[in-house]
Amino acid sequence: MPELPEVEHATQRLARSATGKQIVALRTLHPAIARGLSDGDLARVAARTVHVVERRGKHQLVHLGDDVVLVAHFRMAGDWHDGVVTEPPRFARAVLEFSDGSAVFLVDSRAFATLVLRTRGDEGIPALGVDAASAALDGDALRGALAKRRGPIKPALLDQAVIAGLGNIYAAEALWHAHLSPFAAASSLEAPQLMALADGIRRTIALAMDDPGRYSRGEGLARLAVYGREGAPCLRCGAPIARVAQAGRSTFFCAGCQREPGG
DNA sequence: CGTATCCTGACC
DNA sequence: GGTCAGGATACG
Repeated sequence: MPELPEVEHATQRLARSATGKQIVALRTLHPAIARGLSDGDLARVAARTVHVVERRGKHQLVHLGDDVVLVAHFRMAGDWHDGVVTEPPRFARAVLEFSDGSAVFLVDSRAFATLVLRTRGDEGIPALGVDAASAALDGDALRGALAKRRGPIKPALLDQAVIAGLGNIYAAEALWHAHLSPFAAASSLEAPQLMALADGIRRTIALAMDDPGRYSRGEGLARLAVYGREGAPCLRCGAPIARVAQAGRSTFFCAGCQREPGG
């Protein structure tokens, strides 16, 4: 399940399960996923070999040779499950069947995930900002990415053209780590806040990378600082965690210790 | 910027 | 039965 750390873990698992294997067939198991793949696409995948699996933001590229690329996006609830063709797991929406009898399923309870066949260099992925897991993400990179951005910082962090890989949970977590209000004007942040935010994003991503169960399940959410903790005491200052809507999404934050610059 | 939308589940 | 959900896009 899917923000950058979860997608990265899933990409690594797919790479381990699929790299070097010959594909017998790619099959769709749900109309929503079938919409992105024509019969010609499915035929073009058959008999190919999985060369390299790569993550780009929250997108995953499965390179199949001859510049053929299978592009996957999990959206809200997608994941890869290893298995055998004859026993599809619950919520299986597509399956890559390999010549050795193994299989990898795209599972997705919401059926929002996408799978399309593209050409290398024309993957159909919109422009992405600096990767949230990149060492290049520092205060300067954030300043450049946010300079022309109007409005509050929290929705800006969800824009993949600003930073690639953050989602609603870790954007809130990163702002908490940075002691920064989700309402702070994105373009108004100065060097200290930008550095704190870059550091908060790095720390949030690193924590999640080391703790794959963090994102989902009640137990995992219990390890988050603000997301899902409305009314509970802030782990830092004890003030109750608040919840508001921004750009149609829930934002959890601590009004006690997450400040606006100058505030 | 905000809202609706894709589809299906979990939870109240 | 209603509400809400980790994403992303189209549109007003």
